[in-house]
Amino acid sequence: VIARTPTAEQLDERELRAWRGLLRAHTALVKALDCQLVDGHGLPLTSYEVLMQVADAPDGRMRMYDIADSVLLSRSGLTRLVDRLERDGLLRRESCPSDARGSFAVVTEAGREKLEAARATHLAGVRELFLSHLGPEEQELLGAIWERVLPAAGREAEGAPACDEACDGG
Amino acid sequence: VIARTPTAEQLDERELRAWRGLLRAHTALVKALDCQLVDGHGLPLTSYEVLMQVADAPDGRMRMYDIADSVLLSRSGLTRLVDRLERDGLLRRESCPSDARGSFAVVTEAGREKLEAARATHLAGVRELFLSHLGPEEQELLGAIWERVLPAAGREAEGAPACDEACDGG
DNA sequence: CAAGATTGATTCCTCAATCTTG
DNA sequence: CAAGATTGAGGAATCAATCTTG
Repeated sequence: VIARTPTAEQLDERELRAWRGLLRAHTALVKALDCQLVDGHGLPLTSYEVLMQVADAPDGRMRMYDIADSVLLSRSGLTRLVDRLERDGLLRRESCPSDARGSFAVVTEAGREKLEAARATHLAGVRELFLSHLGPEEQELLGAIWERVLPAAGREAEGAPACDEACDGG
Repeated sequence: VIARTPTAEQLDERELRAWRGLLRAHTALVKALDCQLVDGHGLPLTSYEVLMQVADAPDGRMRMYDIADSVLLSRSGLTRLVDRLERDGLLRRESCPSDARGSFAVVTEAGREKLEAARATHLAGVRELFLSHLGPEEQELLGAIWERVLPAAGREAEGAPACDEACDGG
């Protein structure tokens, strides 16, 4: 499908800076933003993202399945995370009247307050550490790039429970 | 403390696509590339990166400290990882003659062979899933962006053992 | 004491299996 | 049986504490 990519045995300087830079920048950004939230509000970044998704959804509620999808976490991973948020009183589970298999997570009043405070910190952090270093056109271009990359990478990543391919390595 | 960044209460569409796109693309890319290496060679991505760093270093050896730094892993995390690689016979530890505190990791013959095979898979993967979706100027620009972002994020992230800031939350 | 490296305890995440309902 | 969600078992990463050497 790719038009005969070059088969050099190494990435050249330019490729390397684009690729390894992505890895390093992502790690540094996530670590820094997580620290800000934990220090300031006792709320890790992943928990923040779940809380925000739920709180911003209509009626402050979402099905577990939909949250997991929007947050880039496995279903079981989300279950544990919501366990923690429920234990902290920020979220509450409710069963679904129309389909008893489904389960809702609903934001609590405490959850909304915590989110309100954390959101200010997080927005400032994302802007200071990331967005402020980009011009408007660069933001635009980045967004376009991710939309090109994501389908290919996502397709490959979702291939199968434990990937796909012909396992030779054993 | 922030230079008065815009205080909108939400990220706008453009900011959101640049930021959340980064998170999603990174996750998908790393997952897909890890799968390829595990399936094809029984070698997780992080292990691959360590093996590559060591094998490409002069004499095929590096100090633990330098590896950890170049691989974006904590010192203890690297110790465990090298434990695994040593158990698999891909790396070997050697003590440092000039400074007995230091420890070297040295690539073995099996390690070189494994790397050789895995490198082809990984390069093809990075090109297919990421680089092939970028034009040369876009690669250039991305590299430049990471070099702007990394210092700020890295500085913030390295602040202290458990971050910094005034802990109010807990 | 400072630096390099490791270990112990803990956390969080994932897969595979299970339970419940449609 | 298929879908939504949870549970058990296990892997891998981190911090804090420790050990050894300069």
